[in-house]
Amino acid sequence: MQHRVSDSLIDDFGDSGSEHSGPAGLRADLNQNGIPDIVIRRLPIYARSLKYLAGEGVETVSSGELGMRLGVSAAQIRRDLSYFGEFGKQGKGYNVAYLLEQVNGILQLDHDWPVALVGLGHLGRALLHYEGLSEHGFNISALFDHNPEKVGQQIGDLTIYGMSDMPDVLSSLNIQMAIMAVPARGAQEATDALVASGVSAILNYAPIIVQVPHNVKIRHIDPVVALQSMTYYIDDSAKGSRAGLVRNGNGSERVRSGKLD
Amino acid sequence: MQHRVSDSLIDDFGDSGSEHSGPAGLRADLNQNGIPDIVIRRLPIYARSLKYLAGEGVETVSSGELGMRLGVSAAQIRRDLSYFGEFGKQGKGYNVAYLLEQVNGILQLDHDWPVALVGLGHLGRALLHYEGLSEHGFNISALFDHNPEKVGQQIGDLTIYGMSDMPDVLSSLNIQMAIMAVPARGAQEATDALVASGVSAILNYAPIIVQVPHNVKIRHIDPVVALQSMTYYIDDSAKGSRAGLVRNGNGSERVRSGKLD
DNA sequence: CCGACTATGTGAATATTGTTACAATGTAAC
DNA sequence: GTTACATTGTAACAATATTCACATAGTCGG
Repeated sequence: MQHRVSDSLIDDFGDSGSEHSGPAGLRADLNQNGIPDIVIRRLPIYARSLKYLAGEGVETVSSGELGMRLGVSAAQIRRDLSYFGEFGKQGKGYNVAYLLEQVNGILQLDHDWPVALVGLGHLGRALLHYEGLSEHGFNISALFDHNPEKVGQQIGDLTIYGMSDMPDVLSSLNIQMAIMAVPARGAQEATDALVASGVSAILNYAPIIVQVPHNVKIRHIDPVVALQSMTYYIDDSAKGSRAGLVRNGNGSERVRSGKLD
Repeated sequence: MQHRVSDSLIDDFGDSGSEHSGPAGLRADLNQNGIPDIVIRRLPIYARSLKYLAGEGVETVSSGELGMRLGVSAAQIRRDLSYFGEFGKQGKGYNVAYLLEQVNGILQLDHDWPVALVGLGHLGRALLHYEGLSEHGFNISALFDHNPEKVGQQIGDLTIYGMSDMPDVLSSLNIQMAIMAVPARGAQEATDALVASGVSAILNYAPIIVQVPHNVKIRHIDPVVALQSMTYYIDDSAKGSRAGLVRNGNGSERVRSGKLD
């Protein structure tokens, strides 16, 4: 059976115009004459694979090999990297450690980032205990909740603050990123509070599109939307005849897709 | 302060070629002469807004109004819908209830979907208790875990099965979708098992790109990648001067972006 | 140090996606 | 029913993104 690399790697509902940069927050809107956001969104994927390869002790990787693993064409990887410089060597490929360092540098991942977490319901608490964030340098350093009963509670060494404390807390801790795990109805309000407090990047788990100024980046994570965009493709006629037709003893033949998604 | 609608609504690392359809699983690869995946990925967002409007008692909406809410141009909405038919009325707009029904029909959201959940660690359990899924017709109906100690455990009215039970369980329950909440190192193996059991859509929470056959759709959810693709834009020079410059009493002026993301 | 490979970086070609602009059609107030 | 206005659906166009293909430059085994 043919395999391909997964769709929908990068979560994108496209990108905004992002033309005029606000007084602060985002790097001078590079989309002006800068790098396409679609390229930026692929870099973390490259970085992740490079990190893995580095851990495996691999010293060198070609665009072809990397592309194979990620479901991206070799040309696309080379093109993406070429926006930032020349990192490879003809005949050899890329030095894994060096390229990783460069990509991390481009993404400003060469230092940790303190992150605010807004909303401490089930999801917020699950995120708080997710080690993946801190392992990658994102440290949840401030907690906020709208609910007065939660405000003041202690979780680990963090205190839950009220929304009105946000400007002070965030500016004193120099927090520029936030994860928003609040219900849809509270999301715009929470967003406005975050923006007013100087946050310039928000990861939104609320199932709603919130409005932000041009100088603030936001990405959405929504499992329902992801599932709903896959049901379209499911062929119900396969129902009865499904059993037994897929079994695929060897997981070898793989096919890469044209894009990541 | 200017506002725009959020970037990164749709999570996309692009889409695969998806040329030749497998024997079953996905609807005849519509990307052949069919509808772009990017369009399909926007439909759930439209549906969500329509559902909200319907709940508010709104009867009619124009492409302009809908676009404003979602950060999509009016033309894009009209164009997207035009792939499927003509749903609006000149001079009036779209009937909310009717359009919602149509979009739900296109996405096959007019009936519930049983979903398998693989991996019952922290994340898996959090997903199991997330009401949003069932509210939207995605019912977690079978649990699987690799860990023999968990196999046999009961959660609510569901039993945790071992991976080897997957083909029988999924085919007897006619499950075609799965959510995968396993560690990166187990993700490819779990994917292969799901595929071998006839699943044709997978929502992957593992921080790794897994390989799937052409006739299986997969989307990835990864907060770390999402965060890492935003740090690029953060302007560190704003650090000192941040406090007090954003405060924005009114949340009115909003700007929509060119694309959803 | 040669010859056969290998793989980069990129201009040019292509493919995909999004926007503009407008004819067609309907609304709605009177 | 006539007039002024609103909004769709889409053809033509523009912008973006991806791939092709190749000159260039390095590798590597003898």
